[in-house]
Amino acid sequence: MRIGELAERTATSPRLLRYYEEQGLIRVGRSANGYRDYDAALVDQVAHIRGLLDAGLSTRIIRQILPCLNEPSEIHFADATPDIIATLEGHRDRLAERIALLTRNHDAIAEYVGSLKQCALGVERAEVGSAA
Amino acid sequence: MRIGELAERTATSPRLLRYYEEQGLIRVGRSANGYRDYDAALVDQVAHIRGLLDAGLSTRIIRQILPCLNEPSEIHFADATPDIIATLEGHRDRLAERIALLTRNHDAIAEYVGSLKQCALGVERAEVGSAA
DNA sequence: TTTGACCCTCACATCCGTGTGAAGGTTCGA
DNA sequence: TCGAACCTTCACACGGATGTGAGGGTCAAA
Repeated sequence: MRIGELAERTATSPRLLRYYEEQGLIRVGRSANGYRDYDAALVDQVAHIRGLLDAGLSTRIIRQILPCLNEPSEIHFADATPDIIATLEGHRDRLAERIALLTRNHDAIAEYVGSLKQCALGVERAEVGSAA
Repeated sequence: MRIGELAERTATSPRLLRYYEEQGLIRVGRSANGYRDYDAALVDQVAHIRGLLDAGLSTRIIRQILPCLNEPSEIHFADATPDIIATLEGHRDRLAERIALLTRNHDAIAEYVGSLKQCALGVERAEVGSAA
C-alpha cells in the first residue's frame, strides 16, 4: 500500500512514516514510479512503534529492541554477541525499573482518586440533606 | 539548603531545579539575599519528579498528578470536583495502559535475551569442543 | 487533455527538556 | 580588601519528535 493509506490505517502522518523509515525502524520498498510501497504487516508494526514512542522510548532504543519484538519470533543468530546481549539486558532491566516506578505512581493515583470520590459523595449527601 | 546543594544531592543541575520551579512542580522559598532556599523534603520530591520525567511523562501531567503523590497522604478537599476527578482517572487509566504495554515488551525482550544466551552457550560449547 | 488527488524531496518551524554562558550581586576566607 | 565560589536573571542553542509548506512529478477519471 502507499504512504497515505498506511498513515490513515495507523492514525499517524506520512511525515512520521518517512521519519520512522529514516530512523531505521521500518523497511520500506519502492514501486516503479518512486512511490514508497508498504507491506500490510507494517500496520501492526507501526502501531507497535507508536506505542513505544508514546511510552517515552526513543527511536534509538526502539531500533535496538526491535529484533526482539517481531512476531515470527525468529532468533537472529548474529545477535548472540556479548555486547548485543548486554545492551538488551540493560534495556530489559531499565524497562523493569520503569514499570515498577509507573506502577507505584499508578497505585498512588488510584488510591487518591478513591478518596476523592468518597469525599465528593459525602459532600453530595450533605447537600441533599440540607436541601430536604 | 541552596540550589547547588540540592542539585548535587539529586544529581540534577541548578538549571533544571529552576525549570521545575517555573513549571510549578516544586515550591521554593527565598532567603533575605534573594537566593533560593530549598526545604530538605525536596530531595525526595525532586528525585520523584526526575523518575516520572525519565519515564516519559511531561511536566504538565506531573503537575496534575503531583497532589496524589505527596507523602503526608492528605486529601486536598478542593480537588474533589468532577473535572479534577475525571482528569486524574484519565491519567490513572493511561498509566495502566502504558504499564501493560511496557510489560509486554519487557517480557518479549526477556524471552529473546534468554534464547540468545542459550544460543551463545551453544556456540561456546561447539568452539570448546572443536578446540579440544 | 486537463484537473485533482496522490506522491516525492527538502527545508524551515514548533515544543519540550536540557545545556551553556554572559553580566552582575553576595558571602566567606586568605 | 580581594578573590573564589557561590548565587541571580536572561538569552541563546541543541536534539528529538512532529508539523507545515514549497516546488515538482505521477496517475486516473472527467
